[in-house]
Amino acid sequence: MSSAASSPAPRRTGRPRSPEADRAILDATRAALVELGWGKLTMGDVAARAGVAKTTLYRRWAGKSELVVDAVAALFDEHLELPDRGSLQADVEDVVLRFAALLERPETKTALMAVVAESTRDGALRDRIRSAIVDRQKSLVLLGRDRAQRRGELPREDDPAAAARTADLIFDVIAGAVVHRTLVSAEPVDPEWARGFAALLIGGLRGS
Amino acid sequence: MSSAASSPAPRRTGRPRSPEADRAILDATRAALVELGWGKLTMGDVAARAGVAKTTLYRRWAGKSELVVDAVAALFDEHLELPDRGSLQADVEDVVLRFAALLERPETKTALMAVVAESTRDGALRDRIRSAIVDRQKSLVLLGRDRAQRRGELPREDDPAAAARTADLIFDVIAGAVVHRTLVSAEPVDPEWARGFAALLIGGLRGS
Amino acid sequence: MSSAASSPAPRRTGRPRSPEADRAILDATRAALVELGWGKLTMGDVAARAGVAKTTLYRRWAGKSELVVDAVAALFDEHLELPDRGSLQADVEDVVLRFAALLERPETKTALMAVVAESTRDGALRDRIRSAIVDRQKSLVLLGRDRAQRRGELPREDDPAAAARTADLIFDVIAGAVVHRTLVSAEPVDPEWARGFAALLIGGLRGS
Amino acid sequence: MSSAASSPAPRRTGRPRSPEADRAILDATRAALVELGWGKLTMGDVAARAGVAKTTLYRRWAGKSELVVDAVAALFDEHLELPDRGSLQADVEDVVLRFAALLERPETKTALMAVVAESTRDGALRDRIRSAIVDRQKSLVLLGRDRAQRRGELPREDDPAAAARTADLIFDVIAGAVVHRTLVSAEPVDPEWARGFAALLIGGLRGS
DNA sequence: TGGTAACCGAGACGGTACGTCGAGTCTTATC
DNA sequence: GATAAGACTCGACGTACCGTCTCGGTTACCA
Repeated sequence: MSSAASSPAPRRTGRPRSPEADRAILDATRAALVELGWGKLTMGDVAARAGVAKTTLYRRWAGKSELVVDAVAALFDEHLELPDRGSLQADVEDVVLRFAALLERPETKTALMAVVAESTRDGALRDRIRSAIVDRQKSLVLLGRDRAQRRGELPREDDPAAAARTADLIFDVIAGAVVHRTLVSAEPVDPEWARGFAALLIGGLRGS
Repeated sequence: MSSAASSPAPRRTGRPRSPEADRAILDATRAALVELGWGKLTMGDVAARAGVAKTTLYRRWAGKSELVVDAVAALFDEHLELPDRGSLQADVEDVVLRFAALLERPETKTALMAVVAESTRDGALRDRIRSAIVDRQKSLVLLGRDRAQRRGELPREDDPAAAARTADLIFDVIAGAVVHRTLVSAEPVDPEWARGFAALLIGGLRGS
Repeated sequence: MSSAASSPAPRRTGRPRSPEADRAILDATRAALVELGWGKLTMGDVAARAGVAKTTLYRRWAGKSELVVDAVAALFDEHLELPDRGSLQADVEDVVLRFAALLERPETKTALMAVVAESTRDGALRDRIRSAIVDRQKSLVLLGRDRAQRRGELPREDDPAAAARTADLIFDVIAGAVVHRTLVSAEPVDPEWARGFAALLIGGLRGS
Repeated sequence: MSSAASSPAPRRTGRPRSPEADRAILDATRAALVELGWGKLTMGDVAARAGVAKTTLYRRWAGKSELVVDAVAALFDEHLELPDRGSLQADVEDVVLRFAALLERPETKTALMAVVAESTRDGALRDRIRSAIVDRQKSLVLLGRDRAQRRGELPREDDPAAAARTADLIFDVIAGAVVHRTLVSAEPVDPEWARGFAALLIGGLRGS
């Protein structure tokens, strides 16, 4: 998501910004993440890889965190969708495997926790992460819940506040479990694990 | 956890390392984490706060990550215990609130994700985190499971491999959900949320 | 002599180096030499005095020795000239007193021997000293000899190789005696000493 | 010359200092000078080469300069003598070549100018250099003068003050010229150069 | 013969400076 | 006004030595 996306005052005078530069910078950022990881990625190196001056880079992004969030967000844009697998169990397994596939990429593995860590001291960054990444994931969970309700696998919740609370809980459980398994326990999220996790979650949703 | 823990050959020649320095450094590290956060914490600043030369610090820890892991681990040592609350539901709520209380401290909030992010590129660091922090948390989860089995709230699993798999799953779910709620969603883990989460989890364990 | 002197390809792209920084650094170096002497002069201190970042300093000079040679050379540039005093004896006395006046300055006294000592292990540094300092002094000696030959006080030497050998010898004798008197014996080079030395030298030149 | 040479209160109690350590340290110092030069010689390295603790080294010498002066002085002790060559010209040539041979050794070449440079800011060091090195050289010059006077090659000077002034001048000229030729001009002092220099000097002494 | 005082090795200690690197800004000339 | 190039300030890095200190242990003299 380019930071200049919905600029309210679309500048008219002077040389326009090169859209190729935007693409080249984000590509270079992802490449640098793969090769170097978050810790050794530097703005100067990204600029050099993109064949762009540092000025050009700083004109678009305020710093490393913002740049990396946008670079990673593009991956989530591309890869997150949730085809209807026909059952809640299958849908949950699917979303878990999709989350995990993204988290196990070297670009995201090294970057996500780092920007989240930065965001504990930076509210603007937290908002950017939320709108660029987290909300996109969450919408998949909501979609899955709606489908399950339509199929009759889950009851409808009338109180919208309670419904939101439950959705938040489910999302934290799904996303949290996948992240923890992948990055902290450093174990693979394979179909077997996904099956066990989905069974646990759905059992809990039905039983409660 | 001192980096030189249980060295098999406790050197006896030369001036011994000052244990006061160890303590002062870890205290200073926690103080710096609170004031500055992970990103702005510097080795030089920690050394200055501890009234210690930088070399003294580097003689014991290879870098910021290792130092911070040990500094944070001390908190987990102190605060992680699990009194018997009489029921599985109460025990789960308790462990969730205890994890959350630790994660909501400013020292840990800013530090944990950062070192986990670093550890994605550094196996030794990952091992250190696991043995200093993660395993300590996990033992609480195992303790709770054993109690529940003794109470008859949970069935005993005969196959040890399956038992271990289930324990890992439960641990990733609990720890992951708390971490995600606290650091990504940035919402408080209050008794109400803990109740809802525990109900979901226990329902899943019974139903599956 | 600026380190970038007469660069054959004067780069034209990018921000040009600040000539004010050059001046400020050399001034600061001389001031630091006076206050601290060679031994306690540090690159960081010079940079701070000059109001310049350390990197700016290292971009221009490879180290303390190179910097100090250039800083001292500027003094030799300014102060070395040799007006015609009318006789060989007067010219020799004059050049001796001029050398001595430079060597007795606190900047040069502490610096010259130190860089010469360094140069025993560093050919590039030796060349830099030679071209920036020694050759400038030598030209004065050559000038005095030519004048004396024109006046008829000294015979002309036809063999150019022999002439060069003699000039080298005379230069080593003059410069060496002044340096040794000033820095090793630590005695002042006053007009009386200069008179005695000039008489000895000229007697030797005539007699041989 | 050990720094503890003529201690007025020769301590009687306690373990005496190891004389082997003294020797090993001075040998190690000279070896380090040859290999590393003054600039890269470190106290720790000398101690390690000598197989001695740093404490042992600092118990005997206050610092690098003092240590190196003593280490180099030992060479001057060993090698400076002046056999009677039968004529003033031959004696001067001989002393010049002897000085030069010492100065061209790698130990002294790198060390002498450096300690002289240090001594410009340190009177105690200057005195140590003078008594350990310079006076030893000077005595050779005085010896040569006395012989020449006994042979009738030079007139006797009745005024002792004037005699001292002349001796000082000659010494600065001889030592200075050799040092300058060797270390600044970086040209060899060979027999031919010595002959030319001696002729110049003696001519001056006779003519004046 | 047993103290004791100064020695010795090893190596940790508080410091200071090093030379490098990266961040983010600024200044050129060019497009 | 955007751009490439590169110099700029600033601050932290991790290392190397400095000279001091604190250990356990040794070695000569003196009581």
